[in-house]
Amino acid sequence: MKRNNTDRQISPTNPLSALLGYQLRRASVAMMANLAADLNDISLRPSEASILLLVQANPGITQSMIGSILGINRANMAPLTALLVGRGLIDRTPADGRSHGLHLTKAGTALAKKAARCIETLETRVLAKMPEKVRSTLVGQLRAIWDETPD
Amino acid sequence: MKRNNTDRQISPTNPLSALLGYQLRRASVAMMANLAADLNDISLRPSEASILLLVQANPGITQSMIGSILGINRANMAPLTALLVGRGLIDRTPADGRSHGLHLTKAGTALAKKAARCIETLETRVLAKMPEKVRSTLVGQLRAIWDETPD
DNA sequence: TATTGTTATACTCTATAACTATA
DNA sequence: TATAGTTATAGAGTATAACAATA
Repeated sequence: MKRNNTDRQISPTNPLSALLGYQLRRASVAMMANLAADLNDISLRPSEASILLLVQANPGITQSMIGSILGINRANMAPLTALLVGRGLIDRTPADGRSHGLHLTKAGTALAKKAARCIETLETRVLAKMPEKVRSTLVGQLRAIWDETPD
Repeated sequence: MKRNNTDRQISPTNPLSALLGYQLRRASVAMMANLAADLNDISLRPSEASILLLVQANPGITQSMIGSILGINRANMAPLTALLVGRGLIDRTPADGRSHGLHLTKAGTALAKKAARCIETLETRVLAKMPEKVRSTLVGQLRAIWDETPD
């Protein structure tokens, strides 16, 4: 098909930019990239930091329970947990013979505190970009998108 | 360390649930999973559908430009574009010897229309979960998180 | 029978480096 | 020198299936 050069785009338009799904994804990716970079300084990935914070808030919790809360499946929790145990950040105490209760070690507690500080700093920085009124309702609106039973 | 069973969690708490970054990620993942399932019926993945819509809105746009708009790098655009060309959804017309202008074929136009309908249906369904006032401002607030220069 | 944890495996997405052809 | 496109490759993240041990 013959084309002239009148359709060469100088300033392209993005038809996706008005879409909630698109903006959610871009915002999420951007924030995760920032978080990953910050957590990298303490040798943690976002998923590892999440697990530490969850164990800290729920001493004795099992791998499966963590997975079901965070949306990480059982098979993928195994190597993640093993790594954190291997680094001396969490330990396992037998619970019922087939499962273990997880607890933070002293080193794990210290690192969880640093991770929490990373996360809070980022949260504050991003939330500062929006007006107070939005700040207080945004998190709840996002939760409504994926979870009908808020906790 | 000796443990009793008083720390066995019956109803675990999630310390991440108040975090913007966490809720953004969960909402984004959930919405993308829904979109992927819907688009699967017309044999498109979200990235492929995005490219079709971008080419439709910007006839003659190049791969590199699409990549820079969508945040997909050059190397990964190559096989994506090749696949869509191979399926007869877009065609390339020489632009300047090293780049090609992309255009939707007739089949591509038809499929882009179906994809747009998938996306709009999902958007409507999700937006229905929130009050009118939030609906009108949410997208702009999300854009502010990752992009300082809205278009 | 169902659940917990594990291993193996595969698929997608993403990132970098190196190369060519052209500007 | 810089840019557009390509190829190869490596690293995450995620998904399923199958198995052992235990409930």
